[in-house]
Amino acid sequence: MAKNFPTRKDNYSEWYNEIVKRADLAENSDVRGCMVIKPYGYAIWEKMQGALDKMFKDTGHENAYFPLFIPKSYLSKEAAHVEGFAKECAVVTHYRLKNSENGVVVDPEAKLEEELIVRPTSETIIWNTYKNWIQSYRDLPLLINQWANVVRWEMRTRLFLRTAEFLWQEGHTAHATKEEAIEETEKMLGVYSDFAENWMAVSVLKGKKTETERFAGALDTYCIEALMQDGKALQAGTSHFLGQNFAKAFDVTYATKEGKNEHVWATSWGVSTRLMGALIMSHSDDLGLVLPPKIAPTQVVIVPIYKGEDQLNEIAVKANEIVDKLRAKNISVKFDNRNTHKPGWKFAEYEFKGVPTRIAIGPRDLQNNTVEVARRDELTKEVVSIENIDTYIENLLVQIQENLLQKNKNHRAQNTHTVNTYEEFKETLSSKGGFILAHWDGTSETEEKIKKETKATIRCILLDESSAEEGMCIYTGKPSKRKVVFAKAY
RNA sequence: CGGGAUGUGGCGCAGUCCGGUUAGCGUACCGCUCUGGGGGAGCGGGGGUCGCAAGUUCAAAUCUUGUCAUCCCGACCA
Repeated sequence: MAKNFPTRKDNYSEWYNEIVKRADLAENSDVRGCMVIKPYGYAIWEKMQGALDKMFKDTGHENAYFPLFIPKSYLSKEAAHVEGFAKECAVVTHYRLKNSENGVVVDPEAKLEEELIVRPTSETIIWNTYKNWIQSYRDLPLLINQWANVVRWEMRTRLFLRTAEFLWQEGHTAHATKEEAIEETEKMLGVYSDFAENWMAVSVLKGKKTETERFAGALDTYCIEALMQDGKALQAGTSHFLGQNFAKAFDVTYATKEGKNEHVWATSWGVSTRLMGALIMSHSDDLGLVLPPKIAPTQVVIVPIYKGEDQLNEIAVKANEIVDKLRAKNISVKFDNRNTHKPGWKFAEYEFKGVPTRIAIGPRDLQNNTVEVARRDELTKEVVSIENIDTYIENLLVQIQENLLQKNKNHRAQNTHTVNTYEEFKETLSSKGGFILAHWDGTSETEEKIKKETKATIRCILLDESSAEEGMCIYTGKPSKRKVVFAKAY
């Protein structure tokens, strides 16, 4: 057991906070609700960005960058949109400071004619721009993504899961037809789902949001939902079919082949640094972070065990040979030859940080031409010959990646329950948690009542047709065409 | 915005009720020696406007008043 480290069972949220801090991922800043992402945490985010960015480009998207500030009047052009975000906007009212007896103060002379909103999302500024970019069907589809920070003035924040400022990507596309826009929305949901499974080793549900959970301004919001180890759901990504709402609000039209003017169809989709939270809570254990190899900044760490400088030098020769062999196979490896920390300290440290594999080399290994290989996911150790260490590690990393995904799938399967009555629903929710499949009559009123009484929300209506079957709503007894997924959520 | 709590070396805390030596402990930090296959040990060392302001007093971390900040629980949320 790790020193002074809370367990998941004893205090799940404290366990999460401690992992974030002690694995050096992020810390709270002096700015309320805002975090500092530390180098190790940022390196993981960069791995995610790299994989996602490639997937976006492979599906025909290009990156661009739009302003941080949005004129206040833009936000109010789409009614549902402004209503959704109005309560959590940071507003810039002045553009200058001046000195006074009490230090620097806002210069009242420097008031902005029109206030600027710090973007909570960029639909409005982007659609205002697209208006000028789109004239003809020849300009469509327009497939743009931007990597940016956004600000949503949250009351209660938690590192990575909910912060006032966060990093994300937002894709914004314009299409000639409704069908094409819906196809894009679904395609990008697929990209997110693939990324979650194949890179993060997190198995997700794909579904649609109910009307109440829908993005402000969207006709349909699609989502991927992951299940955390405490049985709570986490929305890990969203993809919206925006219909013609923004095209109409910003008057974005195109000339068809026939010469008619029509409004374009829109989508937007995003994932954020919240993925870091999903990653942490999916795989980590009571010894700290556990990272899937494909997302780990360092996949292998080599720790020397030695007495005196001579022995370290001898070990370093072997270690550097291994480093070269692994790098040749594109495996990221770090040889930690610092003399300022003991081997045992290093073992614990890299375990905290979730490095997937560790190689230890000591005097015994030098004699036998072996190394000790430890894997983080299963906490097992094995002595292996140094000869084919590169292929051994290469295979091991693949195994670890697969093992983590399999464990995550098992966890989700074991914590997904089907219920037929409201009593059963409440009982399952309080005793087991997890995803709960149940019939629902399709009304916001029922959804709201269940939420008030149990704190569980409808996470999504599954795209997968297996949940489509006639039944009765667990709350009202009214007819239902399909089961939906309920859970308590982050 | 409602309810509860807390501000004391970098971090975590004790001391406050009942005012009185040089403000203490753990950890982290610096140095030296021994160590080194799972968070090592000994010795030595540095670091504090006790959140801020005013007041009571011979004397305030401790009492009074004000003020600021943060955290937790509710309503809202990627």
